[in-house]
Amino acid sequence: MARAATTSDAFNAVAEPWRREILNYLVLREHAVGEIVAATGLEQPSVSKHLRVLRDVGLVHARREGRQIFYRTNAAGIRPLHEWTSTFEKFWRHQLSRIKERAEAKAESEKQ
Amino acid sequence: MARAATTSDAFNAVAEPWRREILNYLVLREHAVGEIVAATGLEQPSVSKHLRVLRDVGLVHARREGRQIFYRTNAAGIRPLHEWTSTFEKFWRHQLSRIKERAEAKAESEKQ
DNA sequence: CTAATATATTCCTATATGGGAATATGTCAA
DNA sequence: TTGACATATTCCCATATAGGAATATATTAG
Repeated sequence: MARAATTSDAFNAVAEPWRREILNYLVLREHAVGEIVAATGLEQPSVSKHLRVLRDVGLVHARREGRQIFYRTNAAGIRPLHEWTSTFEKFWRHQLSRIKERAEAKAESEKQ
Repeated sequence: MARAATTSDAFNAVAEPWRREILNYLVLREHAVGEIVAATGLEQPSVSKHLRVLRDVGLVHARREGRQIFYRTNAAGIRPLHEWTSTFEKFWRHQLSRIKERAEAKAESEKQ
């Protein structure tokens, strides 16, 4: 079997660095595809394809206005990722405090 | 060009559901490969391959003890993901509060 | 209707899987 | 050393890209 489709869920969709960049760009306010093309320097078809993936997993919303289509990030779609990573937060805090403790103990022992 | 390698960074590595499952399992305490195999129901070679990917991006640490190799999650490796998702938090909060406001306004207008 | 503008889709291709099967490597026990 | 146990790696293959080029679709201006 091959890797899971990028359209299968948000985790796969944001594995692509440009898609994260696009989400960052579209979270402050909506932008037309042409603006995204200009901002990223990617080819227009590439941008459209990335937007398609993001839309399929619900990470962006689209709105047509005349010839332009405006996209904006659907921040709520990022929430599952945030929540999953949050479950690890207490562990890295714990690791950091242990490292700090060791450093302090070392400094103390080297004092005299 | 093909998709980015799963070993290119943590974002790609955790795109695979079983790898997230394994990270969850290994965060509380270290486990030998055989235990991971039993816990997940995956084939041993599959588990080894997933562990290899996780190790290449620094998401797990390994320690050999006799014939067994114990793995544990390196929670700090999840931190970049957590921080990236955190930048969206205020936006989904904002979205939610707007939805709530609308709901309340609607309820108010339907009162009489 | 026709041309121009803005996006999306299709086609093609090199590449990176991820699972299964088979095999290799490393470590310990006798 | 030899065999058993625990893991890792290799090989094969179906699949899903992601980028580039070409083309299709949608909408507006004239």
